[in-house]
Amino acid sequence: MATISDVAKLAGLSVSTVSRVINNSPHVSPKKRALVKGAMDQLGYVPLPAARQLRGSSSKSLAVVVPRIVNPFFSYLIDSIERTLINAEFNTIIVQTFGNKNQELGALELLKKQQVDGVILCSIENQWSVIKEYLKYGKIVLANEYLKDLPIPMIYANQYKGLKSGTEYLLKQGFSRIAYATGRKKLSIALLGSDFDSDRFHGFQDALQEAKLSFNSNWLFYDAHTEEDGNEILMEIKNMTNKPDAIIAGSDEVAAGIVEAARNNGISVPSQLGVLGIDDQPMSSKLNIPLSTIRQPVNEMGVKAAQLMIAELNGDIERNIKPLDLKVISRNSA
Amino acid sequence: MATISDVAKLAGLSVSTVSRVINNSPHVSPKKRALVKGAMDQLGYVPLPAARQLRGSSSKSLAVVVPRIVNPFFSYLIDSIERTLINAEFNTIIVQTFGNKNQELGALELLKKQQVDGVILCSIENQWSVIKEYLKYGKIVLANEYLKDLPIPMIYANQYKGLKSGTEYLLKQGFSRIAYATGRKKLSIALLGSDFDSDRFHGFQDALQEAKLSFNSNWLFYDAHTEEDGNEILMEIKNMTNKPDAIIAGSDEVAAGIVEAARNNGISVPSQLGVLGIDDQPMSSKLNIPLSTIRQPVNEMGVKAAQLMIAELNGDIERNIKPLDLKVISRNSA
DNA sequence: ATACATTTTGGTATCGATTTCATAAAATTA
DNA sequence: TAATTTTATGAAATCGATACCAAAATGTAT
Repeated sequence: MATISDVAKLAGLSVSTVSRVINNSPHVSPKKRALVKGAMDQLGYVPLPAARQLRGSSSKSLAVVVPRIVNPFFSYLIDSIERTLINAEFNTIIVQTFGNKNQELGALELLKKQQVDGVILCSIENQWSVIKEYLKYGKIVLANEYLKDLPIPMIYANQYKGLKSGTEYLLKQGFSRIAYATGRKKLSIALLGSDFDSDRFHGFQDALQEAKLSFNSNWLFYDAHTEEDGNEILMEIKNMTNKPDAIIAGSDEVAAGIVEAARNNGISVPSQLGVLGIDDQPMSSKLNIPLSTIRQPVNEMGVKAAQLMIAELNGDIERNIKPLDLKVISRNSA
Repeated sequence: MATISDVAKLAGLSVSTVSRVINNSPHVSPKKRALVKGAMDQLGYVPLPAARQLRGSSSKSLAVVVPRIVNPFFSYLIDSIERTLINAEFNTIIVQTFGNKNQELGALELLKKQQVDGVILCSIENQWSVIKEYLKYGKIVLANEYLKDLPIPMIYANQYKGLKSGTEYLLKQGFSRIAYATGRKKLSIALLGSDFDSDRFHGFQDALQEAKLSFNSNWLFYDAHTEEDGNEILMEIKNMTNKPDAIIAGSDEVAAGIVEAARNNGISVPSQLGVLGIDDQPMSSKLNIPLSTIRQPVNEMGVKAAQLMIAELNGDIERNIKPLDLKVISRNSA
């Protein structure tokens, strides 16, 4: 590998001059500049980032942390983040946590190790108290997730409003006995204050309340993530004596699982069971029964997350970030 | 940020000793070792990779290059590669090319810049002649793609056999006028020798030939990647006087687009047009008309690609890598 | 022509780690 | 006990780049 001194030697100049050319600083005569460029080309020279970094230059890289990229919600989110960052000449380092706390910490350690200038968290595995320690070392932006009163930029969709509209949509369609499936574990929903999924749940509850309907807590399903979880939920419903007539699933995947199992069990959707998804994934419109769903503003969220990070790195602290709106998409499942 | 000398100072020892503890080399007394560890903890010290790298240590990182992660085929491929690499304690750096030659070059430049020890290419945008120059700087493994006579490990599925079986499947179902859609651009398929997609095409042709059927070159569609491309293909077919009775699409996405457009145009699948996809993406089984398709061994391919790379880095050159088999999945579209 | 300012260039300390070499201390052997 | 080997520790060179400072070259004003 050619180094800066190789280039200097070949050009018959000092490393200082070569460095000036690399960083196109002024005070280099056109003649020498050409000489250096020639030598660089001839040797296929590229400055070693490790060496530059050691001298304190920024990495021009950002980490984007997601649970898994095979989840289309996250792959599309990354897609829009990365496209935005490319324009600002930042590299994107995608970190999958696979739901593992330590993987997330690993991403944050990148800040300490100066591998990245900032981290965009699209999900949170660790406690804020441990995450906040890393603010010493770089910028952190929250996308998609939302925790109260944090001193960092957050961009998220208004889940409360989204779920309220979604519920109202179901009510308008004539459903009144509405079940609710969440990705949360059983305990947390009661305990947590105003966070991501309880926002959703409150929107749901408030819509019911305004319609003077009560919620049957037997119709609350926890820890639902996959299609298989959706299958199981349908089986539970099937075995109930007091059945709901519709369900809001925590994601389109779960919704798809519910619809699929319904078909296999001779339960007709939406006439016997309305199913409303959340996300609006690409496949949702092409299912056997196209899914009615609450669309997340994935693209806008990605773009905004990237912009917030860039602003943050430039020292422009943006306050009052408006939450984005979800949108009810009416198709055939509810 | 704490440095090695901060640790040394706090522990009352030299940086050499601290370095020995970090790299747990021998000849450090248990007493001092404990002292150093204590100081490291107290300061939250992490060695700076840039500095270590400058001294020639490996990055323990590998790049995986794909066109886009929103394509499920690639996100699942990455998923299995990364899971395998994690076990070998390698970091995975995902590089999206977005079909851009320069982005691919950027990934290869990572080798030169010693940011990664190797690159797993899951698609090829540049000529081999330019790629091979980077072999000087690190290892390159080809996954999914296949070029003849390259001096690097390649793992791919036997597209020839897969398409032959797929075509035979269609023939057995009673189709005989079979169209073919490829992702290739118009020119290349004629020119290129035995590469990825012409392998597919040859498998298709040979199956036809063995059945004593000829191929109508009007039924060859180029440059098909997206669902929209699939829509357009159907419109073209609809306007033909001499229509095919089935089509093999280059991917499930294209197939889904064809099926969708068929429904919108009152063409019934499979009775009027059989549609056979390639890939078997997660959504394929859940479409309105579940897709018959040729499944790619994505997971095995990812695992094997990662293993090949690890072997390569260890200096174990693996020859005679067996191509993996595709498998025809019979559902409702053909 | 002289003095002074400005542009161009080179020498070298520095970033944070590793590693070689020298030296000191401890352990082993004769 | 002396000689020798082994173990433990530190000093300093080094990796490849940047940046400060000094020196040389050039330009401008008097």
